[in-house]
Amino acid sequence: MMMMEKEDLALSLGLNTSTNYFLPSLSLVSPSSSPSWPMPSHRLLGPSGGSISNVGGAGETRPLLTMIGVNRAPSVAATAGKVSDVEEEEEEEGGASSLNSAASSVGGKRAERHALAGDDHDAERACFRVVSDEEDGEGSRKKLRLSKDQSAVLEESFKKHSTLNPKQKLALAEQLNLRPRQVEVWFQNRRARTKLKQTEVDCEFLKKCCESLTEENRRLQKEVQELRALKLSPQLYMQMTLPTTLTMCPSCERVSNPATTSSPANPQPSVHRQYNNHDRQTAASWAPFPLEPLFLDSIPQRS
DNA sequence: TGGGGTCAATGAGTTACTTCA
DNA sequence: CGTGAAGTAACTCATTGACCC
Repeated sequence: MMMMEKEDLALSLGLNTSTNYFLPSLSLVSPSSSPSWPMPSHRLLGPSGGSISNVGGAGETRPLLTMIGVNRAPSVAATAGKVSDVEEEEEEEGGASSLNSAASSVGGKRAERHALAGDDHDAERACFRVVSDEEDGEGSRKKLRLSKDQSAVLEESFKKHSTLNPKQKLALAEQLNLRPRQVEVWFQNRRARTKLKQTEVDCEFLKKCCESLTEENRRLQKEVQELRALKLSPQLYMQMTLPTTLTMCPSCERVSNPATTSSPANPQPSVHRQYNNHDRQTAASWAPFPLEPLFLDSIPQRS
């Protein structure tokens, strides 16, 4: 499951970064895309301290969605002044609660799951942990693991839209036998993972940019030194065959050949500003040696 | 067995929007 | 009708804790 997810992510990120070098942030959220949805006005309390009941279908050959595990929120009483998401969603879901509660009682615990699933790791992962509140002491929250199938469906959905409107959320939750809150959390975490991955990619890219520019700077410094040495050496200076065809950039004192770099239609910039697109275009002609196309290509262009 | 990685879940903070006096 | 305060929903971000290797 993890590998598949990572590969998908890498693919999408690759496509993204190849076209938008300087648009590192994914515009995942489109606030206007969420239609208003009548929601209960009370607030929510997270199920901290509760356990999550799951049921597993390891090894069973039920249809996809029916073998997907059922997860319920713990029925832990609110300890803070807020009403829980769980309660809100149970209102939304109507009778799903009893269904899931019943389902959670038929699964196996970890050890039992091992016994049932044997060596089939996928099947094991598809199986949900089921630990009731009684057997699991208070205050510990049990780790829920979404099944492979659930993750796949969520991934597919995420590819289509990285945010969900309430209708989509409810539909997905119903389809996967999850609480809407769980679907919501999954999407939130998925967006966070995508962003993190994108940040890593951007960081790597900027590092390479920095290395390229450092290398360029080193070469230019060397070039300046050489030209200065040339200027200070009269003999060599006089021996030069192209003195009259060369001009010096007044700001950086770099030598250029006006025949190739300057024309009435394309005058040289009098001051070298930051390295920008214009400089990129003229860099090759200012350079005393041909710049490798590869190097020029490595300089990012802002679209 | 301890540690690191992963991931579902949580809480705090922010933003956009609605309602109401 | 315009406006500001209050409430709400949905989001991001940082973090927690369970689980796995």
